[in-house]
Amino acid sequence: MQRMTRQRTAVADALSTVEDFRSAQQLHELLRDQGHGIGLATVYRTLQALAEAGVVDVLRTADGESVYRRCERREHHHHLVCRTCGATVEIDGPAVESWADRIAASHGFTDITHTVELFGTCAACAAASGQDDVATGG
Amino acid sequence: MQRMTRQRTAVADALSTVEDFRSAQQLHELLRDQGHGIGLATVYRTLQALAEAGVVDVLRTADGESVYRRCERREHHHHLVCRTCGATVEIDGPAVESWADRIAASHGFTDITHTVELFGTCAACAAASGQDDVATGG
DNA sequence: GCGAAGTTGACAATCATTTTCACCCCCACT
DNA sequence: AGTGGGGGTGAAAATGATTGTCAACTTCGC
Ligand SMILES: [Zn+2]
Ligand SMILES: [Zn+2]
Ligand SMILES: [Zn+2]
Ligand SMILES: [Zn+2]
Repeated sequence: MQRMTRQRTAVADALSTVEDFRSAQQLHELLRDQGHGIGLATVYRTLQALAEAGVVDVLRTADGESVYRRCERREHHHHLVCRTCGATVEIDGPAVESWADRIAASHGFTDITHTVELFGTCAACAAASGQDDVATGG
Repeated sequence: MQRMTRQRTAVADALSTVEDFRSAQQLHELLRDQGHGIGLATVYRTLQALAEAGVVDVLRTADGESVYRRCERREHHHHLVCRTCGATVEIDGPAVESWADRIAASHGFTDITHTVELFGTCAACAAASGQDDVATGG
């Protein structure tokens, strides 16, 4: 039986107030800063449970760290993530879904799942970086 | 300057004889079995170098382990990987490439990269699993 | 309020990968 | 063929995210 505890509420709340993908450690630090006494292991366990329940999305950063985000949609979707600031856009790709299934089936594969994530530099970060270049140059 | 050493040759050779994605540790064990004395750290370093040179492809398994494969094509492509036996098919997705760029651009993102990998059960493994079911059932 | 059962958290353990660093050996040059 | 210097090697230690441990602690149905 799942019980509602102070810690679980805190993690859920923290996820609601954050827009971007965050690691367990970042969330732990955030919660500590907010004055919640909470153990790191508990943050990990809670995030894992939320991920299994499909309440939060998980993805691995380039350096292998797991990051979590409470997305608007509960249904299957993908993400466009800013490599610099973590800004995230939820994206749909019906064409990709059917393409994946079709390709896999044509090779005799079944029970298909897919990973599709886009990474880039958001407009804000590109502008900031452009500023830096100018500043550096002059 | 890159030097050609016994160890680097051995790793390259091992990759050529293997069809599927393999982890650094698996390759290290394979090399040891073949009688090559080679350190694990060297295997890691060599695979990393090969990956940076674009000679081998890398992807992360569900549990976060990096696996490497010498693919036929040097150009950009994706993979369809059997979750059970690791059998791999190189796949092309021109539609996906343009879709990714279009979506990202429409959100003001630049400098786009994408991760697209398909996982499933290959025909052979599906058949084997079906056999198991029959065997278990009778 | 009680108590069984789920939860917590400090700390140890895991485990892939990286770093260290003293020794090794490849190779351009002679 | 010999040599030197600088890249390469590997055993062992370090790293760092994540997981396991387990005694103490809450939660919640009664
Ligand atoms: Zn950004
Ligand atoms: Zn999809
Ligand atoms: Zn298979
Ligand atoms: Zn692509």
